[in-house]
Amino acid sequence: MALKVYNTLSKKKEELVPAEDQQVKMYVCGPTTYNFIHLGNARALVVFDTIRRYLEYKGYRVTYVQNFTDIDDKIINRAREEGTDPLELAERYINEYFRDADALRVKRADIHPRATEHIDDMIQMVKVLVEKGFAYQAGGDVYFSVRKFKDYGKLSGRTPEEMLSGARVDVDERKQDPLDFVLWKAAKAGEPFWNSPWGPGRPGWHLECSVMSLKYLGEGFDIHGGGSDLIFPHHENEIAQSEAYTGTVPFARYWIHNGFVTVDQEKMSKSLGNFFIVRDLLQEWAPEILRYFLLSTHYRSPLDFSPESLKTARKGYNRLANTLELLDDTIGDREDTAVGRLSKEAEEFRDRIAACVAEFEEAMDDDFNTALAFAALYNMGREINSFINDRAFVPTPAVVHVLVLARCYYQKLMDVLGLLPGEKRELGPEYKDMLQEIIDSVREQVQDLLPGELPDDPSELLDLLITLRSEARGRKDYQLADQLREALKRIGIILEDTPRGTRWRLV
RNA sequence: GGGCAAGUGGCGAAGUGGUAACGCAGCGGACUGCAAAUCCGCGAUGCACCGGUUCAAAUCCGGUCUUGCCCUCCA
Repeated sequence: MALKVYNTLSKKKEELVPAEDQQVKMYVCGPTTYNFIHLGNARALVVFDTIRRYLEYKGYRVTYVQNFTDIDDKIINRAREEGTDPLELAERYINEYFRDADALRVKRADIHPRATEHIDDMIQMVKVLVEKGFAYQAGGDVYFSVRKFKDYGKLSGRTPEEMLSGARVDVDERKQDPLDFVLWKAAKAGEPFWNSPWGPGRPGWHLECSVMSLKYLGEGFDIHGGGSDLIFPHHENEIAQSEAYTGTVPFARYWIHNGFVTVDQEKMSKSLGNFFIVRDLLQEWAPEILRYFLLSTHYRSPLDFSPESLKTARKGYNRLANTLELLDDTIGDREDTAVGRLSKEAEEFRDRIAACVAEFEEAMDDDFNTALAFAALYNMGREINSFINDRAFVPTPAVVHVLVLARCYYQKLMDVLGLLPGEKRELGPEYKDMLQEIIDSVREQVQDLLPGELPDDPSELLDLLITLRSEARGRKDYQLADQLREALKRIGIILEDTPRGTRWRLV
């Protein structure tokens, strides 16, 4: 099945054909590290992480590079406010970045290059651009001459004339043309600097991505990604300076851009101040839920954030995760191999599972349509739930074998979206006292059923409670049974009675 | 002013030529002592509006309205 991706460069969906067979090289613009990431930043991370996961699922070997902009005006300003060293500040927020990204199950890139570690390479590129006549020095600055690059505007779909008509470009007398952008910036007093042929200074923002992507992925690499606010000027400028430098067209073959997270239909951004910090959201919401939310809409569409939307996401996600639990509860540790004949029902079930997998892949093949992929997962979950909960269900070895296969598929697909539940939450020791209290509260009614001494282990305590309640239900003492269920619910343990016994789970 | 998207049931969201996935909420039913979970069924006669093309349009074309984004640091 052919994988199609929307290429900003051509404004069309195109079949993804990597330069090298079975190998995809991708570069994604990473954060400027001057504070914590917000949900908008997280969207880009999760979207491109999911793209990467799906490519790997399809059997591609993916080389994934994501940079850190660890020197720039915002970092310098922030450091000045805090009275700290800019490079230390950047280092600190790189670490904070990893805490959030790891929590969100964003796989680490193969290479996380930093701008400050590639200053020499950047100086080298500027030198060549000056030699080739694409750049000029003005004081201690060096600018790229946009008019010299005839393809300028091909990514953003605008001509230099159109850009000028908006007249919001800053006028700087050192520039020969208002559209020119800075490659090398002279240092002002007190700013961090590196020595260069043009005097002490630091690189312009666009330069690092060109240098580092070319260095680690080579000319004409496959995918370059980022948020759509990077199309202009960042990526446009990257293309200009890179293609001018190497003479190779294209600099990158597929350009992929994600849409924004909005709040009340307005773009979430640091400058507007309407942003939600990932670190804060993780206090209240499981990372899977944030991921589910971020992937519930196609990556190019706007995604409106509200606490209510996360509640909906949680419900939807719980349903998907519940199927996984049902599978685990049903299969347990059994690893039955295919022995015995399958019933017609089981055969049909197996075929329908396969159809759902195909449905999922078809969705993802169509420009990573995660919203449609979710539909496939829900259909698959429904098949599994129905099959197991059917009255006629009998877990023969052959049937369990089919379920093991179904679980394998289901887990794989959930994992592509990064939605596999984290470590199943265990009953920690903190539950011991609470569980013992519940037992004590009904001690009189169940005295003869209790062992001489209560166990210390919380799960043994819970098992005991469930046994006591089953006993009560057997006696039709529903008042006691409900009392126990309510008490457990208050400490966050949900009981569910099924034909095959009582299940419990943590809220 | 220029460039680019989008407008689908109560809400979210797929669908780009053959008559509307999926999720949340709601209603009815099954199961259950009850609950939860799960399953089944119901719900847009219509896809911003007006024209047009076509045997056939949410889907193509033209126009109108509305919203958002980019043109400035920004995922």
